Amino acid sequence: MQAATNAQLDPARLASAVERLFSLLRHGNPPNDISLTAASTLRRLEREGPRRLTELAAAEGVTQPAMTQLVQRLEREGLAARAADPDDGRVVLVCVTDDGRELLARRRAVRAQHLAAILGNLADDDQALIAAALPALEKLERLGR
Amino acid sequence: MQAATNAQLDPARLASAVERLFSLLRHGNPPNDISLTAASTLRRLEREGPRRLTELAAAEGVTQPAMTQLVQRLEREGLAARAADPDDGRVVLVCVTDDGRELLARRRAVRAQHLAAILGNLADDDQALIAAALPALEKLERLGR
DNA sequence: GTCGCTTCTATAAGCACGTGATACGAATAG
DNA sequence: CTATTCGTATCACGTGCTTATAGAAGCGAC
Repeated sequence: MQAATNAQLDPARLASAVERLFSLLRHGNPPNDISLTAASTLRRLEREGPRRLTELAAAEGVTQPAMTQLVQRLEREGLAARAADPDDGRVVLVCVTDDGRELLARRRAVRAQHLAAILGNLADDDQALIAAALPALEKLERLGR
Repeated sequence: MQAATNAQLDPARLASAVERLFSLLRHGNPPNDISLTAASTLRRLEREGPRRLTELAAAEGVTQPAMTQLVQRLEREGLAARAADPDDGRVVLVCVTDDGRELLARRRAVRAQHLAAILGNLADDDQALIAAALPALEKLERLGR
């Protein structure tokens, strides 16, 4: 038996912690926030550049009609834009607008500030433990894709 | 300056990690899962026992009509039940049923299994780092309430 | 008691957000 | 050119939230 590495990481406990921390972040959101899928899609467009509707739908785990409607709403609110693909007359290329980028930046700032306020009440050594685990959590996230 | 404890924990980075890990968990859910608020409400009822509608609405951060409707759906699906308060004829006491508890247990098992599968691909020392940070994350979660 | 105020829940109308089924033009294979 | 597939849009519908409002039950002043 390996004592140091076999650290008894309970998946259920981690899942519960992630779930509760997420709802903590979520309730700190501005009152009229965009939906989870809308935010995730905008983030993806910001990160990966213009993408087709079906591509976005598959990546976000929703149906194609759902993505069509989401993009319509995002377009109506000026957060995303559509362009025709010069090579294929069927496809619609979706991209994030400057307003969309600003919204994402503002959301991130609000969340970070909210979380920072809570972190301020956490002991320094606990913060250090979380900071030490953060790269591992990011690896975990990447493994899941 | 303290070198060891001042570990530069970036709130924005932690927020982003929590957000992405959550969506990882979420996409591993069964296809016809209950809503976030429904799950959170059932968990609360399981944890805290019977509660009034308005109390639940406030705790979950939704309006009272939303909670009324949510409880109606939960009741229709047999996951929650309503009882009159003998001391106050206005209030409705909501509680989770055995079916509701079973659903919660099943959800937890599915999530844990899903997360465990991903964790299996993570290096042991990274798992150990996360395990070491888990109590701190749980403290953080408690600070946010 | 009963009048008025507050508290707790329910209802109604409307929008956001998802689904499956289906329609339709553009691309493509034969 | 025709048939088929691909990418997107539309339709009908259900859920889950909102605000506004109704209505019943409790409670204090008188």
